[in-house]
Amino acid sequence: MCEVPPAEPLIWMRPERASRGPKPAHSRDEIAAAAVRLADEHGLDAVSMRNVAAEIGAGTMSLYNYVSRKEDLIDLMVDATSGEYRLADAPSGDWRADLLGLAHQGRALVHRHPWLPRAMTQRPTFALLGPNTLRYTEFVLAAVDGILDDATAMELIGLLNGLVLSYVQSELAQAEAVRQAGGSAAEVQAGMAAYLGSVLASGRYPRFARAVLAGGTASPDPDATFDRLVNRLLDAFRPAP
Amino acid sequence: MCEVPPAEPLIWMRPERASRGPKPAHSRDEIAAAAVRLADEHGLDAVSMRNVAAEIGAGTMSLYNYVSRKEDLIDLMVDATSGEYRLADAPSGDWRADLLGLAHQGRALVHRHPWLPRAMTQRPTFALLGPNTLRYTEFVLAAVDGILDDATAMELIGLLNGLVLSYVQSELAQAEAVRQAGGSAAEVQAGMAAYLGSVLASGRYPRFARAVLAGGTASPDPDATFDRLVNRLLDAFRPAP
DNA sequence: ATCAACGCCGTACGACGTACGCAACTAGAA
DNA sequence: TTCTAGTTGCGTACGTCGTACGGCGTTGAT
Repeated sequence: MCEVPPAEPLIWMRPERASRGPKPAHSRDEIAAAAVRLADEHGLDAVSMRNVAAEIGAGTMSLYNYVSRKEDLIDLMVDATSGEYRLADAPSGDWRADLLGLAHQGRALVHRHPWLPRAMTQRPTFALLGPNTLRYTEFVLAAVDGILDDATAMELIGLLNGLVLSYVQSELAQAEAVRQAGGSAAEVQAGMAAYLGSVLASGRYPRFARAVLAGGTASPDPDATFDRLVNRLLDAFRPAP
Repeated sequence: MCEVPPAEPLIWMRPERASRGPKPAHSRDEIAAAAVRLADEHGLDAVSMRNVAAEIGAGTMSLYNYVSRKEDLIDLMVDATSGEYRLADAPSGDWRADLLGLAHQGRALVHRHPWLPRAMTQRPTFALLGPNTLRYTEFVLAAVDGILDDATAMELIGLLNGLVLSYVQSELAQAEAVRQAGGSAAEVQAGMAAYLGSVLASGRYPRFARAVLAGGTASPDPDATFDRLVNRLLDAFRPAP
């Protein structure tokens, strides 16, 4: 009855090295770093088995000795970037300050690796259980220990990550929009203006028109706006009742 | 200096029908419905130009008379699902109730179309400016009119959507996890248990272990949890200061 | 009636993920 | 030390993808 794709184990469940046989010429870290480099420089679509293999100087099919599917590559990449978080040895005691700092780091991280939102939504959350992600999660849990119960803390982690991802994604979309509008063919600029203008002039969306014309889509101070949003979210989790 | 992919106009900037020539045999709505049907039944990866064309009974390359790139297809799909929101003629006057209701609808919507998170993160936000999305945005702006200024309202929309998407995504991931663990090969179950067990037993992540063992990843009442999260977010936007 | 613009689509090309099979090698068992 | 099973590395090949190109037949403004 239930037709199931034959059950794929995650990469974290397999040992990095086999007990028998010659030692591999590469490591997971090296492969992840190569894939991240490719994605940073040429976009996530450039991360193909062929390109990554070439990047580490191996044959295409040799990669399958390290990852059993391309999806494993994505898992490796996400965990590798999680390793860029600079975590103190222990939480400071001010949980709000700690979480705000992590949010700042997260924003910078996604700015450095703009492919992260796409990569993460491509994989189920339980596939992102690599060592670096676990270390990050553990730190957050430690930071709110005694203030929030575990279930609430896990919700907060999810929401905080979601906020960071969606905020930076809209930041990047805006940058992309102005880049298209300003830098290149005035054709696009004309089309955009025509469409947006017709939308605004149609009178069917007056409030949206007002918001756009008031610059609602381009925040004057992104840093302050981000801080305000994160603080609002943290407010919402303050254990008052 | 700036090497740019030659500036792609969005589908919303092109008229659906040309002024000259014979009338097309299909419509954007029909194509979007076919693509959504394919994604619902066989997953987002089944939405290929060939499959969609076959679904509407056309040759593959005929699709390019309606969309100039596959990405346009995604834009059509997302806007089509936005059309499933049931919006009252006017806001009720209770902005929190209205937004909570929209969040509920959104959750149901993503449950009906589990490919939506992937589809939406695949496209920049400004590409999702179709008529249905605009109608939704306009309704939210109307609901908070007089309570929040436009810029804050736009932030709230983004955050609310982000919350709905990430919450349902984690819900779906959990369902997937238990499906894998229970339904199919005990091999996966064994691997998962072994890895999670080794993680928990390693002692390096004590708080994460506690959260997992306490069932922190599987909420007992998803509906109530969702309501609580949305209300927390709305609390955070209450115009107190 | 004319003809440029447009709808339709068959063919073809390069890139993708990956199943399969073979050669070289290496570490534990004998 | 010798044997051998298990691993690593990789070339080839298949099916699928997005889509550039060009040739038709149809249409609507002139």
